[in-house]
Amino acid sequence: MSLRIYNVLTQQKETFAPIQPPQVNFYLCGVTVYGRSHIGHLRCFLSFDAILRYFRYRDYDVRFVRNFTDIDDKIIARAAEISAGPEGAWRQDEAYANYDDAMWSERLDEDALIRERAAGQDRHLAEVVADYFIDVFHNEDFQPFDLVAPMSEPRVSQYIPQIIALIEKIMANGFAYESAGDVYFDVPTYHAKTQSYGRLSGRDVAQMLEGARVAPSDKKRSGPDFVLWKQARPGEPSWPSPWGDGRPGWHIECSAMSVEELGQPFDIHGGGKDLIFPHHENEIAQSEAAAQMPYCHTWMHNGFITVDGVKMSKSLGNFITIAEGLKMAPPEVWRYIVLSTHYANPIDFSRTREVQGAQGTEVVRGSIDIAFDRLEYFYESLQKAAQQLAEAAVDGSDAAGQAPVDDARVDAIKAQFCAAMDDDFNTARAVATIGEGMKVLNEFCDMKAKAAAKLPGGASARLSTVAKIADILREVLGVLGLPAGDPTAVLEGLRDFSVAQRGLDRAWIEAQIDARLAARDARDWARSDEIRDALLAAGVALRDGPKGTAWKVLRG
RNA sequence: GGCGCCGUCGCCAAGUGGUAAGGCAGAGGUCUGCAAAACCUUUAUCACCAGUUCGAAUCUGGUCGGCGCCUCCA
Repeated sequence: MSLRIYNVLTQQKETFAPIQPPQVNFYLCGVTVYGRSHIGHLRCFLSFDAILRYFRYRDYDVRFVRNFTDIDDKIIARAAEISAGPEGAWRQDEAYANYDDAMWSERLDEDALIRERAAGQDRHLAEVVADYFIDVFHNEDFQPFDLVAPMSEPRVSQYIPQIIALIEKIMANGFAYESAGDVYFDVPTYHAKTQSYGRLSGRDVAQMLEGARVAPSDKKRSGPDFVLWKQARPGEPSWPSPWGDGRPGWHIECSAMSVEELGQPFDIHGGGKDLIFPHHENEIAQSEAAAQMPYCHTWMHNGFITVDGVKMSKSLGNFITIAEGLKMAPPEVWRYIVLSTHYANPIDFSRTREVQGAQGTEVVRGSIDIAFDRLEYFYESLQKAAQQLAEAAVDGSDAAGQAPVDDARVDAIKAQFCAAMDDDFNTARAVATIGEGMKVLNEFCDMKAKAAAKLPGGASARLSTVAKIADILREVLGVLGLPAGDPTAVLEGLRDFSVAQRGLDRAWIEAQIDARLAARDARDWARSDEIRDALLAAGVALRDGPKGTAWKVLRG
């Protein structure tokens, strides 16, 4: 089976062929560090995380680079706002129209922390802002998610010499011009020579030129031209260059960092759909104009998270930060939600849509509850298998050496998982495959002794089959980045989360269960049911098993 | 206005030419002192219209509805 990937550049699925197998050079656009990340960023990184893990699983040598954009207008703007302080006029800005008290409080606390950190440092406040949010990215927002670590995480501020060299090269090739301290990429000239501008985003340069109106005061020669180097304005961070003090334009940094880290051309470039134009289109133009060779073979773009069908954005105030998201659900639940949809499709959280028959319930919660249930199902199944295997080893009827039952469904698990992932990383199908596998696992776990005795190989073949299925399932879960270790630990984690969320007390729950067990021993069914109903009312469901009583917190 | 995407069972979501994966919810059953666990069975012709084809949810044209990018954006 070969791996097929939808390439945005060619608008079709292509069989993936690395430039230098088994190496896969992969560049993912990271974040601009001017604020907290939201679940849209999370979606992007979790989607690509599963993709990277699958490459590794297929024995590719993945060289993964994810950058930080730490020089940018928004960072500078944020620094200016922090300097102006809480009383500044910036608070009347339209962008903050949707801020409520909680958001303001959080925002101003953050500003205070940054101001504190900046004190005594002889650096531009914008640099401190960037540093601060890089720390938050690593140590808070994404720390709980167990993302595959990049080989490197280049920052624009550390690549100024390479950026300047790249711009010089583009100018030397005649595709950029200086204009009053700025340097612009010359789109019409470039396109006239290469016919390649607009290939990624499906844009037509002639039309762009027609529609463009270049104001006389504009430093640009034509509308589609974009800035490679911006002249410094007073009070902004800047670096010396052949064109005077200034800073890089928005797109050039990714061109410089990706090629510096991965070489040109490299295999795959990823990012959000909103980056296709102009960011990625311009990256291609710059890099190819400089090196006169292809920039990147395959372009992959993830879909958005939308709320009520509309893209989350700061200006609409409809975004959910990762910090908020983690109050709603633990990391593996978010990962499950992300994996349940193909990476290129949108994930919609509508607040108004009907959910499970209950009008007005938020789908955010509905999605979380379903993901919770499925994860519990997965890990309860694995836990059951692990317990059976552990007990068998203890009582000496170990199945070691016994061949697992030859069941086509068992072999199908991994094959179907790989087929799904091979088909443009279809994690939704891959997750469905895992669900099917869990079904087969449960079937063998719950098999009656009489039925097990009839298996080819006898009763001990049942256990060896359980072991085999569980191994396969843990393996494929790990490929998606879902927990592959001790299932009990996962379940405890999920339960602790729910207990805390419901404001319950573990000790009380356990005491109730003990009391009920005593009643059951006395065959006092009425008392037993009374306790069970009381727990149920509190949101705790019980499940009696041969080894005692298990409990779980109900969702919703 | 330009470019592009989407519309699949009550809800979520796969499926890009061969006759609709999976999950949730619903119904029935096995098991169980009871139990919302587990397992089994069961529930759609794919927004609409017209074409291409032996055959289309899948291709073409059109209609309606939703969205994205074109300014910063994962």
